[in-house]
Amino acid sequence: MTGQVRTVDGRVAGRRGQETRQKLLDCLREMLSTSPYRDVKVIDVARMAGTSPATFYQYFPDVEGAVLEIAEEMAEDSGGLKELVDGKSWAGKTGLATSEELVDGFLAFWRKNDAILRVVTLGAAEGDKRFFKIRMKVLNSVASPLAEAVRNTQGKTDKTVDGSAVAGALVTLLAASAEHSKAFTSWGVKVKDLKPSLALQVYLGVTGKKPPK
Amino acid sequence: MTGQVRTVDGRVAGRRGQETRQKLLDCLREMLSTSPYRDVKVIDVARMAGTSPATFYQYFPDVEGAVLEIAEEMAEDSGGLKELVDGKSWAGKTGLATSEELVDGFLAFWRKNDAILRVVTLGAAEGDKRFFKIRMKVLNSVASPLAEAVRNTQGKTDKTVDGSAVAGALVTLLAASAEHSKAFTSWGVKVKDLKPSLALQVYLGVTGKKPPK
DNA sequence: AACTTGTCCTGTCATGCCGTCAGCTTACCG
DNA sequence: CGGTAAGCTGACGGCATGACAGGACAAGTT
Repeated sequence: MTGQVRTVDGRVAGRRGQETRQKLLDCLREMLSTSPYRDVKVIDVARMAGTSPATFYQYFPDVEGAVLEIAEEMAEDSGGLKELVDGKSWAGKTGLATSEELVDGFLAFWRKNDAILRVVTLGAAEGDKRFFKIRMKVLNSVASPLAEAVRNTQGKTDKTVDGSAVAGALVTLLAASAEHSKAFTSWGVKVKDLKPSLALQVYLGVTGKKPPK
Repeated sequence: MTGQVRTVDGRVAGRRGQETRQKLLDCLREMLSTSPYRDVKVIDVARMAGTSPATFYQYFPDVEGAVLEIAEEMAEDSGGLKELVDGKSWAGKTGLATSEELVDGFLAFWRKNDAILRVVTLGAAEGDKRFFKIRMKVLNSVASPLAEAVRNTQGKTDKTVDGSAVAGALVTLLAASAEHSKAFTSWGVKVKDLKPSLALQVYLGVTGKKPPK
């Protein structure tokens, strides 16, 4: 699927080269989670990787290029989120459990990748198509099966409900909540209480009914 | 209320100085809406304002400092959002209208200030307390009265509903939807359809009931 | 072992932005 | 008209960027 890893000037990277490249990516990831995106400099990444800036530019056109690489890796990884929805039941108490697991899994994924997702979100908001596409891939891994679930659950009874719109809103809410969980804390809502609250929203959105007690 | 405007080295700015300062802020605002935050350089802002970089550093410690200034200005302006909720009725059809006006007003505010809000959102997500505070001020201008509305409407019938949590989730959803309206487009949801969908969510959240037909 | 080939890394350099300072110009006031 | 403070900029050291050529290295060939 993916072609050979290549340097900026067209050479094919060998074993050692790929190691260096990977080390640079790892260090960049680390930098992103410790300092503001705006302040991440090539020279710092190179220093941390024990190499020189020139080496960095052999493998990536610039910081943004390397970030895209990390982001694409993460987007691949997000495919696993599908399993949180696919083939799950939304009936009764099982449905509520499905909803809770979805919220849990999604928040965990976001927390695990929060640094890179922050940059992806910014890039998407700024109108960069490459970042936008990556963000959509992550969101769609949940939104697509969720829209399907909405259609299956409510589509027959209420034709006015747009599955895509509902699923989109829910996923948007989940992403924003994950990114800004601190805001909820400042509203006096503990992270522990946030999860069931979101799970309830998801259940309501998908089924259109109040959950069973 | 606000003390005199001062330069970085402590002088008080006079009429002419304030004009220059304002011009720099305006140009920075313009830059933010046309190029990625990461690429906004002091020298470009200065050039656009027809002045020199040294002048910029007379009025602001760095780009971030100037951005904070713009953001604070916008946060002041956000106080007007309160009127979208304060003293409004949530009963029956009037409630649905209130909800629609709220969504409309909020999205309009976000769209109007999208460039600066993008940066504020990033800063807040990165853990910068100053940006976080500004973001909370904007969100709270709607979230606070909305939480109050939830308590008034549902608090008596259902003690388990946490007004702050519901209002927080709704405002978070609105903010994220405004920031990423393009995502909805890509899900096949037109901006026109997005608004009523969000309005419905808000109505449901506040009243806990399905809207009247 | 000497040679060849292609990968990998870095020293170096021109360029450009950052952030500071001394010093010049302008405006205001008595 | 002289004093004072505001306002602005040229110039500079420092650092990041991005390109290149060339040296180090590994692996295979003769």
